[in-house]
Amino acid sequence: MSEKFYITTPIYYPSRKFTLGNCYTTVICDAVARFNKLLGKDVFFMTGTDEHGQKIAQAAKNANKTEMEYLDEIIADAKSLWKLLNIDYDKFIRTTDDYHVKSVQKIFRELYDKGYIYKSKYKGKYCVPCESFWTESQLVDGKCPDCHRDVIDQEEEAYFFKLSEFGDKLLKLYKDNPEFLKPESRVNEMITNFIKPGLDDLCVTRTSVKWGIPVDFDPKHTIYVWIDALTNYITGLGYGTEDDSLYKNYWPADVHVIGKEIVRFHAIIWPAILMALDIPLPKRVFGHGWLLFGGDKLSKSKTTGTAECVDPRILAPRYTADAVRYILLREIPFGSDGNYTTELFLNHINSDLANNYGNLVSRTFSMLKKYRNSIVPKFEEPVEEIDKDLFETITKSANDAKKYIESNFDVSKALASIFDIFSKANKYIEVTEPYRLAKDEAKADRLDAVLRNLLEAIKAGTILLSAFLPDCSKKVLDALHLKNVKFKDVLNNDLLLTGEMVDELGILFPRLDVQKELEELSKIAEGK
RNA sequence: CGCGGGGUAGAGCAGAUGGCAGCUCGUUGGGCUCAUAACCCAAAGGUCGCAGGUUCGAGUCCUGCCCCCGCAACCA
Repeated sequence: MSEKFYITTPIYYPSRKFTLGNCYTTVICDAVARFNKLLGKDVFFMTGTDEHGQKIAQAAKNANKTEMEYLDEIIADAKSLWKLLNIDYDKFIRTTDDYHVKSVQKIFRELYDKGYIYKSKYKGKYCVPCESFWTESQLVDGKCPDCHRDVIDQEEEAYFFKLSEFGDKLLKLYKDNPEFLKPESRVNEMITNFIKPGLDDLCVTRTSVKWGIPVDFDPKHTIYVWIDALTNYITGLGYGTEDDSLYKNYWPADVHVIGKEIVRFHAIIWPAILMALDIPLPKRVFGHGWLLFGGDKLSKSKTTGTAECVDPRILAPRYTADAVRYILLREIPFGSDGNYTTELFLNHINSDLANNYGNLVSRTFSMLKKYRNSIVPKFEEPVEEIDKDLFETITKSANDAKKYIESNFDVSKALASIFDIFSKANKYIEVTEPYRLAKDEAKADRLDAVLRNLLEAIKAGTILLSAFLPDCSKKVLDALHLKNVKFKDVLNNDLLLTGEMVDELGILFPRLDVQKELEELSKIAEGK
């Protein structure tokens, strides 16, 4: 029985087409999921969409479509985007799925029966013409943000969840499980901002919102975001349905990966709901930073909006999915925000993917072909200092990458560790000078050893890389005739078959003319 | 005094417990030739937001101030 690993993205709100920001969270999850598969775990990776609420109804209306017509289109686009980026999810949940709807009603009922949900009055700012409630913070100059007319104080009947009862339990949760919420600075934020001042009960239904799941025993009430959306993490596994085998197998989740803006919901409301249901809590919640766009630099070369320029649907086909994944995974430091610019993206493709990794593979394969007819030389235990040094780097990098992923989901540092192998291998060539060894028959054995060691470095780094950049790593592993490799194979130097020919391998990442590409992308952004 | 994060080389960032200011990219010079003008080596480049203070010695501790960015309870 292998160890289970259940990881989730948030369910995204499809009130518009997905952006590079959505891709960021999803790609992190995909890489962490793939890395855990590499470690031999039984992984379940779920993503999906939160499809109810006022904004969806409005967006559909604006597009002159029914809600489902509108949603199906966006979700089709989302799924093709995930395919484009090689997102290998096991389950895509939509909150409009009928099993979810039924489970949510069941969960609502259970909470009501247990006394955690009660009926009361919701007070808020109400815009009569728009038939919408707004929060104070949503108001623009004290007026309705949609139609800019005056709002009035209004009450409506609503159901409330007794969130106020869970303050102490949540404090205990954070105290007993320091790993529960990462980065830990968020824990203080939760405590000082929300729990210490005292939690209020949470309004979980609305009568003014129609596009949503009705309370089955009181259908004029629509179940509002919290109980509908957050529960996806268990309903997606079949909780509350006839077949809940996935739920039994995978829950509790090993980690919910989310953006920092929804930490509160996942660290306070969601655990409270689970406690009320008497269900185990997720092991970890990881609130990552944001991908920031922009700044002056981008707008200097472009006067128009930057939306098109950062559209993954354009970038991925043009520069490969791996390149897009790379910039997302590498550039945003753990726990804080990272800046994205197109220039940065292109520069990273050149310096890291083309020059460092791609060129290493290219020059190694080229020498192997030229000097040894592409035949893999035999492996010998390293004797020389420089050889030992290379293998030490490989071992350290592999262990570091594992450590970074497992302790903090730090994909950025994990990738950096992996690239240490490639840097070291490039230096190794410089020091051992295989092209010089090739000119001296007497040094044939040494040349064999050097080439084999380089192949080992490439093999090791590429196996690790396969969790992050699945396409290019597959090309390289295929050329080496390696299949179904696991983390433990990284340090196995008997995996490559001595005497076998490796396949030809083209250029993995062509070097880009950054200026030219920036201009081209500007044209694409400005043109329709 | 609402809470929190941040201001360190041209850019993006590291710098627990105070002790000669580092990394990546870019720039400049040199080397190599297996390779995608790639690779390797070296150099230049910083009043570490501002002003005080503690100390033999402070990005690193204390005080005050300035600037940027999130959150601020039913918006996802």
